[in-house]
Amino acid sequence: MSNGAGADGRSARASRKRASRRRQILDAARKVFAEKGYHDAHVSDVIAAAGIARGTFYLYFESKSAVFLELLEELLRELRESIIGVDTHEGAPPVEAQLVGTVRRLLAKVAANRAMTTIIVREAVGLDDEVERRTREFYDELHGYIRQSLVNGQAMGFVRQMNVDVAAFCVLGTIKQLMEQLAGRPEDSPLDLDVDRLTMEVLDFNLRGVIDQA
Amino acid sequence: MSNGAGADGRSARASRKRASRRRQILDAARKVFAEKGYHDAHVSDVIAAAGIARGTFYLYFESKSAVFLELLEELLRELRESIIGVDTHEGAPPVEAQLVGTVRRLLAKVAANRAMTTIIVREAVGLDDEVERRTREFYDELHGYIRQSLVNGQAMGFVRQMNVDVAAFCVLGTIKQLMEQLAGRPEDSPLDLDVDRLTMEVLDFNLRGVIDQA
Amino acid sequence: MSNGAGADGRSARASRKRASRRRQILDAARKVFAEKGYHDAHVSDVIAAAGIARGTFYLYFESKSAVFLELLEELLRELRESIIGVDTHEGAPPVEAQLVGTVRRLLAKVAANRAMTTIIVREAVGLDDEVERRTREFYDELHGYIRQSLVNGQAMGFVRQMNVDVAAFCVLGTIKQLMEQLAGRPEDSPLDLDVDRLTMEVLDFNLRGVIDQA
Amino acid sequence: MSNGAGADGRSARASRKRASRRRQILDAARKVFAEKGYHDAHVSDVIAAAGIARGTFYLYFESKSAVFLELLEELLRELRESIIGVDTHEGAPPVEAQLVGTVRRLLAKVAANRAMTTIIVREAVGLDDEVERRTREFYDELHGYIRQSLVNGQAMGFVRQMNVDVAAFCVLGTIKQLMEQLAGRPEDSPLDLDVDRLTMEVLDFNLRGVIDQA
DNA sequence: TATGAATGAGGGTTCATTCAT
DNA sequence: TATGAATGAACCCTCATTCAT
Repeated sequence: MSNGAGADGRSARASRKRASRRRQILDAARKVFAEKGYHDAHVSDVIAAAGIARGTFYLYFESKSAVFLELLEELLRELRESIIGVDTHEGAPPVEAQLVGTVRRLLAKVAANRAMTTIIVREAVGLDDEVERRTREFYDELHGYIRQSLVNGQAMGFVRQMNVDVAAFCVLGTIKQLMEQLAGRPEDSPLDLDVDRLTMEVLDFNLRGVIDQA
Repeated sequence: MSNGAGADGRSARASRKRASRRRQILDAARKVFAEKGYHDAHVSDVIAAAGIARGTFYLYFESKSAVFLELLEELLRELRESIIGVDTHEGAPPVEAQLVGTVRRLLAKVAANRAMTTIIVREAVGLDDEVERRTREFYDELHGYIRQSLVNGQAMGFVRQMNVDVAAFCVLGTIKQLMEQLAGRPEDSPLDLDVDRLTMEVLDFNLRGVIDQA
Repeated sequence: MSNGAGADGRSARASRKRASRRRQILDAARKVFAEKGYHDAHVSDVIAAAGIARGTFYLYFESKSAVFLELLEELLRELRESIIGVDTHEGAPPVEAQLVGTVRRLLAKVAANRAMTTIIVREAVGLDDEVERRTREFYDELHGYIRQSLVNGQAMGFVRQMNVDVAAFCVLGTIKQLMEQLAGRPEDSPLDLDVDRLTMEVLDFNLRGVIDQA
Repeated sequence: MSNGAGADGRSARASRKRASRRRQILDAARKVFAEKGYHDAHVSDVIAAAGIARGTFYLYFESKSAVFLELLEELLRELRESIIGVDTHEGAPPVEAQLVGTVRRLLAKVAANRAMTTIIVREAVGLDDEVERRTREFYDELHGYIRQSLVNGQAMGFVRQMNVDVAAFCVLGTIKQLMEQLAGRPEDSPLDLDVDRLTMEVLDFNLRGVIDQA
């Protein structure tokens, strides 16, 4: 019993400890990556920030790019959660309100995760191949989501005739650009708006160029 | 005189040779940078691609980042040339036609310079400080140009009331995104349009969200 | 407590190991520098002599010139310790005996540190700026010490009238020359004397040209 | 005739031209070596100073160290000419006057060739092996000359009993040190004497420690 | 003879990763 | 698990020398 229970207790405790150690490293790494960018962030910086020894780092992560990949996936998971497909069933909230919600959630997440966003928005290439793949994947999804929304809109008569691929890229572009502005240091940007205001503006911009103008 | 002419001839020839060597290295470097990205592109790769010796490289360029900077400036110069402010004098071509011209020229330049564009669009951060500065400068100019066009449009009654800063970033975002699509390898993109078609679509997208809708 | 003691013990041991590694590298470097001179001594030679990896060297020293600077300072510290100002208080040992002591200590240190002495005596220029500065400083001090001794001697009536600056340089010259002879490989020098004998001879040479000859 | 005379004339003229080209390079090299020291003086500096092309340099000298060697030999030749053995025949000038002459000539040559002297006095080691050998040779000769003078002096009853090897090194040391002071930039030295004055002082210093004091 | 573009061996240094304790 | 000393491949750049013109 002491054996079994002890082992379980120990392993549960150990597992909790292990998880918190990982977090500690991930948080330190995020700070460092945000401040220096991927290439100028060295493992030395991360372990210094985390207050751990060099070897400990490799006990929890396979490599420098592995930590980065994990941070990236965390961010992408958060961003994905923000994106909710438009519900066109009867009784669902108005389409525009749903879009407002998605854009607002997305921009809010970005504003709350400036550090990492900076990197994926502006340094997504030239890193690890895997990192690049995942980032591309996310944007592809986002493009797909937008495109499908447009197609649905067309079916419902809201959206005018157009090349939906191009239009979807345009929408994607506006969102990425605002993500970049939000992620960058506020003092460097002429933009001085809260997320709500920004959401309205970008939606307005996109919709009035997209909906069928009677 | 024959002396002078001979000297001139020789130095002119030498100067031509020197210039063509520079070009050879620049072209090789562009290929390498495009293929591997800035950080994974090594001087060794460039000299291998150019078929020259290591020392020769440094005879023409001060450093790896110096070649890159030169390629960047070449590209930015080309792109800047595409951008022509709207002429609102009487007798000038219609505003929309002028915008079409600028966008078409810009996208055409991008299509003709895929390799480098990829890098400035997606890898603009974390490189050399100088490189980053120049790139940022260019986008700032572009944003300024767009913003001013919107303000002018408002004065002329074409453009609706809006936050012009946000709108300018949105327009910038659409252009950057299409630049990225054009720069990337065609087989990776769902986009299958020529520059003319693309120009019409992006302008349509942007204008109908920007002009005052009576 | 056992924890604290253990930690102390471990860090004390680690600290000792670290110190001994530094010594190992310093000793290897000294050998290499002595054999090849500063410019022909490469980091590769040092690590080969020390039996360590390339990176290990940079774990302990910032650069090639940093190791050299440390070796230089070690030597200069030793040499400085040899130099003790003459005590002219009543009851102090005879002046000549005190001078004998200083010269003997100095030459003994040189004889014990041939390798590095060779370098500072004969290669003091054209190395690192800092190295040059330190060496010059030391000789300036030595010159100042000698000069002051002469001035004191004049005040006490031992030393004849003369240009003390020139005389101090002459004394300095004799000492440097004998340092060079001692430092060089014995088989290359016609000098076959022990330090004691040399001390007597050089003092004799200098004094009889310096003291007031009634 | 035109052939023979022309060839002679041409070769004489060519030979003169060649010699003057060599001089031009040697003079430029001397300046550069003096200013930067051997290791920091690059062939690029020399050709820039001489106003010639890179290849031309190698048309006249085998290598960088070859120019240096030639400059060194020029200097040593000049210095050697200053050294005239003491004539002890009846009717010869007084011994002391002859020594005065040699020391004065030597120091005057040094003062006139500061640039190169600096290098051979302070950078004689760690250069080319050949350079080191020649320098050592010169000093050996000088030591031999001094030693022999002392032996002669002993035979004539002027010089006291002593270890002539050590004494000769001491004398050599005083001369080298004053050479160094003279060669260095005047503003860096506390010495403010002309060559004549310096000659008297150093001779005084050396003689009164060397001659038999009754 | 004169040129200067081209060469390439070799230098010092960095940093992600491993491993003995 | 935690440590941090050790590793070594790989990078950028220099510069004496060669060689085609």
